[in-house]
Amino acid sequence: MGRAPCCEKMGLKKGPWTPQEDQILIAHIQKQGHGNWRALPKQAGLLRCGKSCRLRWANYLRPDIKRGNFSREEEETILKLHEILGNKWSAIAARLPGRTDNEIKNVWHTHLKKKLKQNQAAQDTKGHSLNSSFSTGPGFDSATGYALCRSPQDTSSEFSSVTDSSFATTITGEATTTTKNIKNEPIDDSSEYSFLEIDDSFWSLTQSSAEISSIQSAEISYMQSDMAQQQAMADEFELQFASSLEGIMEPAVYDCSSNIEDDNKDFWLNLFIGAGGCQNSLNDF
DNA sequence: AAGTGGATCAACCGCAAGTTT
DNA sequence: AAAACTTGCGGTTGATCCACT
Repeated sequence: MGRAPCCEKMGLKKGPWTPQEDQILIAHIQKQGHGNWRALPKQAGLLRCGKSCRLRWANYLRPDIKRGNFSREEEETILKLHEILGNKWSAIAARLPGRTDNEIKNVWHTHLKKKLKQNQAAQDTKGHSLNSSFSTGPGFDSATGYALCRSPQDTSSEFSSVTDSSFATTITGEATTTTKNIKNEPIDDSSEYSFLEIDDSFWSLTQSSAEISSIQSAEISYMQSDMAQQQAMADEFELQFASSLEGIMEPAVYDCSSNIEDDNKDFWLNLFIGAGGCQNSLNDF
């Protein structure tokens, strides 16, 4: 399949946008929306390709963009998420309201990479390794940053030679046999194993940025904790966020308090570390 | 004042995946 | 099923700024 050309090369402008062009683009999107980026420049009367318009809007003109320097908290969040997700800039941006993937990428390359190196050097001199067990242990794909979770149908010895359990239990050391989707049903997946993570839509479904921030922090802390800490944090998470998830998940799933069933506990542990979202998007509910 | 080099960031490019025809 | 098309992502570039000599 051939790639469509970005734009007709002749006559289209490149380089920095002028305030006039910005105004035209803003006015057009406010009036007509941006259903079709390719058609937009022609409709708006801009001598730009659609790709350039989309980028300008997404990274600069969108009204919900937060301007100014990154706060210390935002930088720390980026560092932690990058440790988990790698160069998944859009995924990181989805967890930082008002920030764009491009902006985060720039900040990473200009500030944070250096910061991280300095931290690593400092840690190394103390004889500590920054690699937490979850990111090096079995069940973790360091190339993608995703947890490897066995599908319920999978009984292959190949994978069990790596781990007999889901990613969650790779951390906790507990035994488990099933992986559940967001409805707490077994995943109907014939593939040998699945790459599982919380879908990005999860974050947009949660209304309050304070909640998002809390969940992010909890998620990160969880991944860096030992078994006992994880257990305590999972319990706390249930109490704190069950109400947020009401309407998104079925009661049987999130209402897992003191006498929680083992299966539900596994589900929560998986969800908690970002390994339980499965292929089923939360948007499907 | 002029030159230089590093830092910053907006914008471009190529690719892959998804969608439509 | 395959081609055509659209969108989004991540890597990279290049113009500009700024501190330093």
